[in-house]
Amino acid sequence: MSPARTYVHPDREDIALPRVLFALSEPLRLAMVRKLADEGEVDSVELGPDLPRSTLTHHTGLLRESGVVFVRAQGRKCMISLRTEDLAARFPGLVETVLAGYDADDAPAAGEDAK
Amino acid sequence: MSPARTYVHPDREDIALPRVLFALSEPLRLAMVRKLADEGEVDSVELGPDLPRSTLTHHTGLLRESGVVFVRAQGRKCMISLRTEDLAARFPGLVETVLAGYDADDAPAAGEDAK
DNA sequence: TTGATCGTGCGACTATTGTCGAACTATTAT
DNA sequence: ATAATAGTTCGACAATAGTCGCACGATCAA
Repeated sequence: MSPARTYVHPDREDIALPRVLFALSEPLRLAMVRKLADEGEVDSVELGPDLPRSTLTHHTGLLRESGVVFVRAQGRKCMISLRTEDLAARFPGLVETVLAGYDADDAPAAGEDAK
Repeated sequence: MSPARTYVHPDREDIALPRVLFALSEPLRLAMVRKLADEGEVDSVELGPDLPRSTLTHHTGLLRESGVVFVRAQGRKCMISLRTEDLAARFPGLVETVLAGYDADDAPAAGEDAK
């Protein structure tokens, strides 16, 4: 058999806060993480159906290298999942808090000035 | 009298999550926010005593424009404070969670492999 | 008023980032 | 084997970010 595609991931202890925050500071990537938190492991293409493949690879690679997601090859596709446990161990509550803020960001806070 | 220095700050509702995360993703700025959380309002120079002034202005300006800090002129100095209430209203727990992770990041978790 | 001090704005430079097409490799189906 | 498909890598490009010297305006002390 041929060497299947492999992916390098940082160890849990090596996940660094600034890099994680940077990864989450990009609207596209933040939306990806939102989807991953909602749906668990998904096919990479679901994270950006309209994006050029090379752009998608770029963002998933950045999320992987910063320790936010885990990537595994599945046939010719690749599956992406949040490193929920590692992130919770290292920065408890961070992802939850950020995603809560993400919702607040474009959810007009029902009954405030909602249209 | 002359027009005292004024600073533009985004309204609370206009504070955007990605910008906040980006502001916090820079180690220097993260350290600044850490100090602000600990000490309240401080003289800007305390946030980076060794930095060139123009570099310091750059970072405080970015923190201000992203809605993380409030800046006011005090004589010829300028005082910086965290916009704690605004941030808590918009992204509850975010700053606390991030700073908790910041501590975990360079505090070797006493008794682990601490030298 | 004069001079010292502090922050700001500008400009230059370098490094990083995001976007994307094109060529390449791996995997699957026929 | 051959063709089709999915992801990766590379290179180019524009945009953005970080650093810092320098000149300028504001502020305060004498």
